[in-house]
Amino acid sequence: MLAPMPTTAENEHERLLRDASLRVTRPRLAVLRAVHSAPHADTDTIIGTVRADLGEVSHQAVYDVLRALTGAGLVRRIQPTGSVARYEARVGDNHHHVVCRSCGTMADVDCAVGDVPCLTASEDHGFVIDEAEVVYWGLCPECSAA
Amino acid sequence: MLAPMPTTAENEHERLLRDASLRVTRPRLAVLRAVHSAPHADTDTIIGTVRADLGEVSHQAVYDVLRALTGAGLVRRIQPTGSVARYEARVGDNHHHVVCRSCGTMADVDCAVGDVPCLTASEDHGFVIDEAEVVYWGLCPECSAA
DNA sequence: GCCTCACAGTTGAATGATTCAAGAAAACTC
DNA sequence: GAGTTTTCTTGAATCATTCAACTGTGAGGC
Repeated sequence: MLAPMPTTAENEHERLLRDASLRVTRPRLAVLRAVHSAPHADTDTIIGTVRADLGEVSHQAVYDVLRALTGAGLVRRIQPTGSVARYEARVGDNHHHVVCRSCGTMADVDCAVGDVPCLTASEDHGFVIDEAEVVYWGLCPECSAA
Repeated sequence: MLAPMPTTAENEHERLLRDASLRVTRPRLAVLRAVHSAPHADTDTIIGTVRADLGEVSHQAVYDVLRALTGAGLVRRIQPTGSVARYEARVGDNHHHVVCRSCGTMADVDCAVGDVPCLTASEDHGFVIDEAEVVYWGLCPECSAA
């Protein structure tokens, strides 16, 4: 019996893993799918999605995979104050986030300055800066209406 | 026997508390002193400082005080990804932080844009934004030398 | 100055995200 | 296909933070 033909996205995910020198495993592919399909999901949600997809998978495996993918730069970890860790697959474009103070909803915001910059602090105290992370805080449309 | 003459800072702290409708207590004054004297200290460090100052004080009291002071806007809570909560007394001037990826050291950075702005996201998705939090990530002088 | 009582602090246990550790299973290499 | 290394499973531990119930005290009114 032939294996089902992988989808284009599946091949793409597999390639991403191989390019990062990471072994291609079912849990890793499932986590990539989950993060791509639901940006800004927290670990618990991702665990749920992966289990709906593959059946039982240990939470430890998901934690390990997320750490490996984050280390390889395939996903980005976000953790606004007061929130648990969340992950997104949109990487490398220096975008930022708006977070609702009331319900925690997040949305992407392109960098107002451009794709690379934001790196110029007014006084860097001798630090070698490689990233500027911006979080806009406020209320989402629903919460500000209420 | 006369009570020792309070210092100017002490009077100032007392006034801050009263203005915020918070009762003036020894733990609260000690926490204010601690946060003023060591900016960016984490809760555990603050507990240590407060105890060195007053003798035994419950950690719960310090947590409660920090929450009350944060709620009143007398201190600001900072929590960069991967760090425990830290507190600082410099509030209301919209300044930002540089954090060392290696040792976690933090330094203040004045807002490059000015005192108020930073609030203009390129596309706000309908969010009502009231704060822009910027964290610059990099290496401090010591760690980048090594 | 003393009373009162709501607000603060103490004590001790619970929570929950994340991590550690040791053994079993699966991927890649040859 | 066998060997080696990485990854996954299982189960327990960590640790910052919070909850809850009781006791103590600051601040306004008598």
